[in-house]
Amino acid sequence: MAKDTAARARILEAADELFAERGYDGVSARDVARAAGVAKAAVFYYFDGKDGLYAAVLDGYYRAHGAALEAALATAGPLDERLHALIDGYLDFIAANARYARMVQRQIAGGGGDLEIIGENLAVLLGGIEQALAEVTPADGPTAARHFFVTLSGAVINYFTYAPALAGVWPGDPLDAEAVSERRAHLHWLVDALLAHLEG
Amino acid sequence: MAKDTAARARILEAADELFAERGYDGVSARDVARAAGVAKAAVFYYFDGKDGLYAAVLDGYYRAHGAALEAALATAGPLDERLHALIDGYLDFIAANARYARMVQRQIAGGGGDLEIIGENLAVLLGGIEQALAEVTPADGPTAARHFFVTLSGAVINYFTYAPALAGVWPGDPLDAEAVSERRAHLHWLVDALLAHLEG
DNA sequence: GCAAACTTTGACCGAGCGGTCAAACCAAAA
DNA sequence: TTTTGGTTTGACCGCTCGGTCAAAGTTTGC
Repeated sequence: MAKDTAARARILEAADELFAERGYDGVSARDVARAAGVAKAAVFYYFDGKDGLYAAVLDGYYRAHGAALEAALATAGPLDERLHALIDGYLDFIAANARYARMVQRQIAGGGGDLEIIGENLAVLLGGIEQALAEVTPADGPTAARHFFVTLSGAVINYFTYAPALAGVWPGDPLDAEAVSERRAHLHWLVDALLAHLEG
Repeated sequence: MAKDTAARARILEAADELFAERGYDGVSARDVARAAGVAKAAVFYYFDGKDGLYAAVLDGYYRAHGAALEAALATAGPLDERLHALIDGYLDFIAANARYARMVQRQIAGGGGDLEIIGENLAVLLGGIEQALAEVTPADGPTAARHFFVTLSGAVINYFTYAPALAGVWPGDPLDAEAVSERRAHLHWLVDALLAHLEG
């Protein structure tokens, strides 16, 4: 069972692209095999069925996301800079992995069984924000850190998931570098506004 | 073609519940027929195939959402109150139509063709916020109204779509009345923080 | 050079899918 | 009573799905 042939990698890459584009149900094992240039049976040889293949793709993203987050959390400095770094880490990761936002959002909205792995992932992010905000927010109530977590992560990821639907009303392409940079500025402004109001 | 028999309504209700729970691909015409207590052919007699049925369910929600939004936009008074009313309208609507958040989020993340109807819907919401914020935000840049639209609507809807995944780390059920009320307070606090920073 | 282990394949399977259709059903008009 | 028009149904069609399997091809160790 030497599972690291080039074929396996090609299958995984093809599955990544197709699943991100059309979703779990929109892709058949035949589609993946065709895109990867192998026979359909090879998909089942290297992965534990279509489910296993999908899980492998998701796992790759969650791993990468976790690493990006860890790097962002390692930042030192004053609170606002640490929060900016956290936001930037998330934003850059999603911008660099355009498929990720759609995949994870679909996964969350889908509610399909695999909620635990998502829960773990969210828990890490939440832990990061809670740790960063501990000095300025109460443990409970409307300004508890967990509310800021939902608000801020939504502010980051929704920009990317809404982008295709916003194409008509947004000036220019919401996903080009300039627009993303403007979004980053908005998020930094947002963090500053929240911190100011927390202290005031 | 008297299309308003009770059978039609039962089919639509069953489809609503099933689609919200399992998504478009997770539901077959047979499932809907069984749940509605009719023969499968009746589904095709009353609706234009599975696509038409799904579109009819979505359309009902978008109509209801539009009405709720219009009511909220009719509020008069100072800016902060109008924004609170806008937030409350969205929040109450989603809380009262628990299935809606998941459906629309799935629809947006799915990217399946029907982006136009979503785009229209978002455009109305965006118009509402732009109109409300026109006096305090510039036409462009990181504090343009459209950025607040993405941020605020994400802050509202993501709370509900994340809820199932957050069950483990959230104290209590994020969807019970008390928790939703706390979320409402957070959103009002958020609006106040943004307005304060915009003026400061 | 040969055999053992790994890899790749095309043919095949049962099941479920969306959709169609002609026939049966049933109320009300004639 | 008969006819008529909307309603409801079960049987059926072609197709694609996820998954399996034995055989053929290919590498590797001796």
